[in-house]
Amino acid sequence: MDFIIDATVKAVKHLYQTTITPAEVSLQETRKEFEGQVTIVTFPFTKFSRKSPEQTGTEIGEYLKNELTEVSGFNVIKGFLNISISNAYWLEQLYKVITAADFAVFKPNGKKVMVEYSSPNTNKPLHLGHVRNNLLGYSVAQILSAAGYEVIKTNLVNDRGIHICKSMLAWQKFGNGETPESTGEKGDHLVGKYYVVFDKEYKKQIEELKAAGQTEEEAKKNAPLIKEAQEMLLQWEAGNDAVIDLWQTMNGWVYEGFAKTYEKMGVAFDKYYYESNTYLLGKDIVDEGLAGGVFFKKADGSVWIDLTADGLDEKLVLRADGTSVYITQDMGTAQLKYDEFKMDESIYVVGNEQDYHFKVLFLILQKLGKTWARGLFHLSYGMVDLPSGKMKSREGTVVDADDLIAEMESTARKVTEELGKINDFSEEEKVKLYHTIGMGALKYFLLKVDPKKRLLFDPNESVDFQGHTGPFIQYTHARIKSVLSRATITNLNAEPRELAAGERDLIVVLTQFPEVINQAAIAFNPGAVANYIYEVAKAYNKFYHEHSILQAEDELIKQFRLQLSAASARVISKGMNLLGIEVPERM
RNA sequence: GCACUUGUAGCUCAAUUGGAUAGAGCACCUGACUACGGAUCAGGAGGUUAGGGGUUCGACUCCCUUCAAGUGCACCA
Repeated sequence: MDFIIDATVKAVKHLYQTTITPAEVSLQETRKEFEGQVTIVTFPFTKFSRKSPEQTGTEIGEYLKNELTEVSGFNVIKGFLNISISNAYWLEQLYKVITAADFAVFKPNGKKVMVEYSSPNTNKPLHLGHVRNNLLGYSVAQILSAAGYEVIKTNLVNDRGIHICKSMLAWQKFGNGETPESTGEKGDHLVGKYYVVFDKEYKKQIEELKAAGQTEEEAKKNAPLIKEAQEMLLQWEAGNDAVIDLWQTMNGWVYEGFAKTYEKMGVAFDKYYYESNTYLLGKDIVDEGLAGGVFFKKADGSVWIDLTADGLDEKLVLRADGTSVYITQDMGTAQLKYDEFKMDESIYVVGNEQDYHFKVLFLILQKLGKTWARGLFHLSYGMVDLPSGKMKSREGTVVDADDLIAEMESTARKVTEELGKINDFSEEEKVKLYHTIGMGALKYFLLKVDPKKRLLFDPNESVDFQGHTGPFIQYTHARIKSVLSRATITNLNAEPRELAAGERDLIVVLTQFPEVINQAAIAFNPGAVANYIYEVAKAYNKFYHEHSILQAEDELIKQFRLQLSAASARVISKGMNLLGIEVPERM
């Protein structure tokens, strides 16, 4: 629609002798209740025209109608100039743009972006919160890739630390040699079980010590289990063979389990980082900061940065004993990633409880003069809440990722069997379809919401399959495919004389796809894509009900509608792909 | 206490980044071609955009303030 904007700039110059920039022309979609497809807001021009908004709009409308063959008419309501674009223009859009092989395919923009997501701890299985993280990260990577970026998907695995030692210790003491093979339990779940066992036994000891007269605080410090776990961590750091062996075995179990869950979720990574390899990094950056005067040393030898001038606090970056803290490690990892990939941008998909941490991290790196720090971005997303409040692993109120996926599949099976449309499918095909539909429902449900908002998930109320949902969109796609399978497209440029409103509106929606991808990429927001595809599906279903395709009035119209249908199916399929959702041919 | 985020229909979410009478879905009510797939479509009802002030032609959107919810404020990660 740039040509409308350019012409409007000319109109203002011609009519009111004022030069404005294209950015000053506010163009929007015309609201459904009015005639036209695009609307120019003319209030701002009344300054130069010195006329009423209505008069200004009429004058510009007249100018556009005379100058542009594409403009077939206009109407003015208050400061809104609604412009009708000719059918010929929309048909041209359909045949020259939308059906072209390169529609919504962006040329490589020469920029490299890293998306870090998932980043699990290896002491427990993935839950609903991780699911949101994984789906967001994967979708954002897909969208950036579609927008022309070269994307590197990374996973920084938190595979070390006291929490890992807790699972290890509990297994050692209470595990009786259980393995995934011996129990048939998924490795991550088995290890998670012992993390819970640790917590239970630890609490028992605390109670005993309290009964013996210690305060809560003392008891927490003195309980034999926690001391053993701390000792185990020291041994791990010292490279004790037995501890390292156990650590590798148990982490191996967890990785096997994670791999299955990742596969079911349909996410993948180009590069894994492990904290066991990166936790010592960052010390040279501390030296660098000290030399440059960005950091300072306190009397006890600890190293700090003063961020009070930026409205933040003083922040410790190295302990007095010379060991790293969390942020030291993150500084080092950021440097490592940049050295390895030289990316222009780097997105961290991490929950909003770490907002402050990332604010500080990015600020420190900027103060250190790292030019690449400007490209760092924390994609912060809201917590997933249950109706009962926050998920708490200790209280058993977490929604487990594997359970959730299984439930979605079984709901999909139930709904599909009731409708009985795919009774000729083999069992294998059915299982695949149930997975596609179940995940479609779940992914769409989680991704349509603005990432920064918290999300409410009610496990008792199964995710809907009707209305504004993934399956609705998948159904629309399957239905189009069904129609297409009953006819052949023979005429690639069938131009009907008339264009019904429903047909034109569908074309208008389809033309917006590239811009939607662009906006979603800028905002790192899959929700924009999700809501858009829903608009496409709705517009298609409306068109479908209003017009017969296979029994069209004549062959020319039939060919046109087939083309329009095929184009809609492609946009739906590509758009859903950006969300990591598959669309079936039949369902 | 301080900082950040959020607050829109009974519920779950939108609103082209300052534009028109704030839109969808679910739930509720009323209808639809003996079918190209009814997991659909058309319609009805449902709102003081948490409250109050301000900025301007115009505010869900920006500023101030009050309230509510969440998160953070470790020499944990």
